[in-house]
Amino acid sequence: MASKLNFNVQNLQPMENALLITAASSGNPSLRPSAYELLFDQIEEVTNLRLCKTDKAIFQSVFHFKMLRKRQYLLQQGDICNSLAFVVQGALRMFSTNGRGHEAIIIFAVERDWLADRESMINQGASDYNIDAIEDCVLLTITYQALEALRNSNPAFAAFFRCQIKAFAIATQQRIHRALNLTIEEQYHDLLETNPAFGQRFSQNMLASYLGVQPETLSRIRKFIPDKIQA
Amino acid sequence: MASKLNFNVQNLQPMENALLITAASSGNPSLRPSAYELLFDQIEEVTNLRLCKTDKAIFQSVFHFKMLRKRQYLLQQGDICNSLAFVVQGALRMFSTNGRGHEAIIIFAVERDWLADRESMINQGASDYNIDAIEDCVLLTITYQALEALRNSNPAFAAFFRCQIKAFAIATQQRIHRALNLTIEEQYHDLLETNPAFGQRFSQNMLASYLGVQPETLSRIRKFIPDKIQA
DNA sequence: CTGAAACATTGACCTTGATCAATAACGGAT
DNA sequence: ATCCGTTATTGATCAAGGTCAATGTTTCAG
Repeated sequence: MASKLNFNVQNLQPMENALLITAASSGNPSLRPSAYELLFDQIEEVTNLRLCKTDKAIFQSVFHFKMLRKRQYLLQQGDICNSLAFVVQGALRMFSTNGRGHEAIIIFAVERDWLADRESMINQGASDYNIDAIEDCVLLTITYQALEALRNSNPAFAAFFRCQIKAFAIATQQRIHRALNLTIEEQYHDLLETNPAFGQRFSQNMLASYLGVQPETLSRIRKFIPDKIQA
Repeated sequence: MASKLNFNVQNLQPMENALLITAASSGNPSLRPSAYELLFDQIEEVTNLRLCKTDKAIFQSVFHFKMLRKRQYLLQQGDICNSLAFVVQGALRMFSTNGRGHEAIIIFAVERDWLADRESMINQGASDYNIDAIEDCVLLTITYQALEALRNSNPAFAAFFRCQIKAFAIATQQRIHRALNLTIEEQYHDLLETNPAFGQRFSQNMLASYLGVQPETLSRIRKFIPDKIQA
């Protein structure tokens, strides 16, 4: 959701169909090339460098192609998060639960976003969060060890990953800012304005959980609002 | 406040006295050596490397010694944040205001913490935040340009700054987690348990602003709570 | 020492969102 | 088509926190 780059969803429609059939298999080999291309595109776009064949081969060897079914977990509370995921297709959520059974979505991730519990990954400690697939997903994942190795050996990737964590830090700080300063109503509008697709793509329950309110409350907010954005 | 390293406050008491006398001057030269020593200590501790004389000289040339009086601004909303500050002595807050005059503290910074609006710094855009001194402060500041140059030329500093932004990202994510999942009461306890000194050091108004509630509400919460921590 | 400003507490009342419950509406799976 | 689980809406009631106001308390500059 932090992605500021355009992504042509049309290109991936055939992929999505294939996905529905083979999601649980080890992956349709025909999907792999376009998945990696999406990754290369983003790296080249962000770093303004051209990746040579050798670089691409290295990336292909360290990024693991992975498919996830809707509702499948990528990370469960208590696990140590040992890989970072690049979303090629689909949507995921990272959420936490308090002792009282309440779930709160920390972040959504869609195409071209990166997702991990960096806290668990960096500290190599048990995660407080869960990550699961909201839709069937195609991911490219890299382990923390491989990431660090790649960072040390490949300047382009080092620069890329630095941008990455900067973007994460900024997005996270903005989330705090909104949560502390805006009303739920303002946050709801902000979310839909920043991510117009979210209104169609995610259920009101999901959006409510992201905003930190009950679904009933969001429903009431929607009722009394000039329907500029709503479909 | 994210610092997990022990810091011997006693070492700085004479410094603080000096500070009160010379805060507005260009700085008492006698304070400078110990200020830089604190920075070197932290870098060596985090990176597990010994800094050579040359390295230290470089750091001394790029880190600017700066004193701030209580209530003095380091950054105002609308400014572009172009430097990162290391807190040698004192305490600061970064806060935002919504349109309705409400102030919310995003983060406190005390001795050995680093502070900046990284969003504004990285994007070179107007900041949504204010930073000011809660107490008289001694800081070492570095410009973004110098920081990037130092990162590229000095591997120790590159590693150090990577740890730095990781710590920031983790702290920020934890703040979201707490805000979404804990009651105000739980957040209050968590804050004081994690930072026992904050209860004495910051006013209830400040703590309320950090927790996102009115001072009256915090006062009431304190009343009905087993006074384990309170002084 | 003293007065002003900031800080803290307490009470009364109001607004917001949570909770509990009922009812549609929808979407996949058989 | 139909059944079942999920999702969305609406109402009634409740609790948490905000707002406004009054009153102490602390701090600190003069």
